[in-house]
Amino acid sequence: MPNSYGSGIEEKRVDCKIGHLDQDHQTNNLVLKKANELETAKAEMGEVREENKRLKMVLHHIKKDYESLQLRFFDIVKDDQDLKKPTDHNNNSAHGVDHVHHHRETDEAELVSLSLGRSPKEPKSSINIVEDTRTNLSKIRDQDHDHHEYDDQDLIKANLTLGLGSEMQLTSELVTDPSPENSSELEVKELAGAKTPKRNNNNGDDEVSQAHAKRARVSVRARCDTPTMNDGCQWRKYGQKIAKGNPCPRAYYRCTVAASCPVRKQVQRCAEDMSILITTYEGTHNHPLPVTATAMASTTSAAASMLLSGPSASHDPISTVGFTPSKNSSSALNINGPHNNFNLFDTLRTKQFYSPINPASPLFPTITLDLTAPQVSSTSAHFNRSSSFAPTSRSGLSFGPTQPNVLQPVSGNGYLSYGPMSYEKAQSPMNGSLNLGKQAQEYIYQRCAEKMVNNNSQSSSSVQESLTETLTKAITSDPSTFKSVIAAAISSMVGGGEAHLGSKQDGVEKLGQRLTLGEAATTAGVSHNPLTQNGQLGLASSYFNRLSSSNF
DNA sequence: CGTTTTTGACCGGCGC
DNA sequence: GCGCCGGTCAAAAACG
Repeated sequence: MPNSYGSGIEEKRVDCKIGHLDQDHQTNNLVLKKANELETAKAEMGEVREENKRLKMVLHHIKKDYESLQLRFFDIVKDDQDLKKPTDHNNNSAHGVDHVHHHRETDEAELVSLSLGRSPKEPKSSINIVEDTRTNLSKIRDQDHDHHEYDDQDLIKANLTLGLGSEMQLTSELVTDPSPENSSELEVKELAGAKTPKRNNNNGDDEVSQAHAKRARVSVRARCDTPTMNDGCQWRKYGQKIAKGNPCPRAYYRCTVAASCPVRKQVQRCAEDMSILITTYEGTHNHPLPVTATAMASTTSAAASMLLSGPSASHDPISTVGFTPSKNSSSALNINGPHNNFNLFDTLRTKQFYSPINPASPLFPTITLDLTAPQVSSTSAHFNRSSSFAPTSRSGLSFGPTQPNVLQPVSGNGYLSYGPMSYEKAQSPMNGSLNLGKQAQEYIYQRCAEKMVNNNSQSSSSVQESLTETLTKAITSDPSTFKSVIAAAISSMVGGGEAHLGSKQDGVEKLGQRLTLGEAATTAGVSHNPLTQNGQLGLASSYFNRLSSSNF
């Protein structure tokens, strides 16, 4: 009995021990599990910290760029005002008071949104801008570095209002009639009635030019094997035609993301090089864009803005720029961008590019983004026409003349050129080209999506890096850097351009002017300067303005 | 069956 | 006025 009792106790003890062992085992497992979780959490926190650091760095860079931009802008405004004072009288006598006054007003309006990115509908004198700029700068300087980062961000946000929504508004303002009663319906009408230049004749040349300017098109040349390049948008084909001078049919698409979207595009292969696909965009999306479509939309929008901000000497206070186009005028603004940094420059030696075969109607101002460019200069060794895309793509941005018959299809080394300044009687066609580099847009804009879906780096398309993507990324991810570039351009126009200004040729406005940035700026042969020509900031400022007020 | 593409017809601008 | 041309429409076909 006792044995049995005792054995019973023993059993209980054993059971108890076993129970304890089990419990210990479980506890150990739990502890291990917790430890693992802790490790994971720690690792995650580390990653987050790293990312936070990176973001802080990026923010810091943005802030720095923003500061330099403000400083430059301040200088420009100051110089501009200095310039205006002595030239006022001359302008009045030469062109009439009203005209000058108009330009002055619109100029200042430009300056407002340019510098601070506030709504163009809130006009402010440039003097106030200077004050604001000073205030903001002093704010920045007075604050402790670590503490003012977020303030800077707010500041940047408040002053530059960057983002796509605004961009759409921007382009909408540019492309459509700014009158309050104007609606998207009207825009559709306008687009549908593309063949009505004659109706505008009744309203005079200005009206015509305005109408034309509103119908700016952005043409994208890219190497692409597929019938159309994937730009992220949904398109529906509604027609196809054989256009004269090109055996390849031209296809007509309209945006189907929204039923009422007026945006259309034409797709045609280049007659000279069938591997090149020319896509011409027209109109402004009146709906939110898919993420994958924003890149192209941003890029084309910027290009269109630049185009429209140039020669459109309309009375539209929003789109009017002080740049007065002249015959044979040209300028070049070259931007190179290794990776996502917009370290522009150097492509100065590149020649302006004008696509001799532009599918777009000559009636409308067209700017061409050339993504087919093989790399030519020594600094562009990363680019190989036939090879996969190097991430260190470079691009150029040049503003050039529009003498299609004169221009050589340099087949760009990747630069963006703006140029149609053949501006005769406001009815002359305006053509420009925006050469950003090379490669098929499809690869470019698919790349992001493919990165997410397919990380296989062997995939040919995923390997390819697009310059446009770079550009777009630069604009969208680091607008202030891009703006710094523009600011530098303006600086060179105001400063460097002034220095070279002596080369005005016999009143004939021979604008071999090239506006270049960075190292290139030093070698830029500026023979004429729109700024000094009109005492206005002109093209660059306008473009910059729009960039500033855009929500990239 | 709904959506997209194809394709010939149609329209308006422009030049002769 | 006529023909050419670019752009659009819309019915039919093709596609998923």
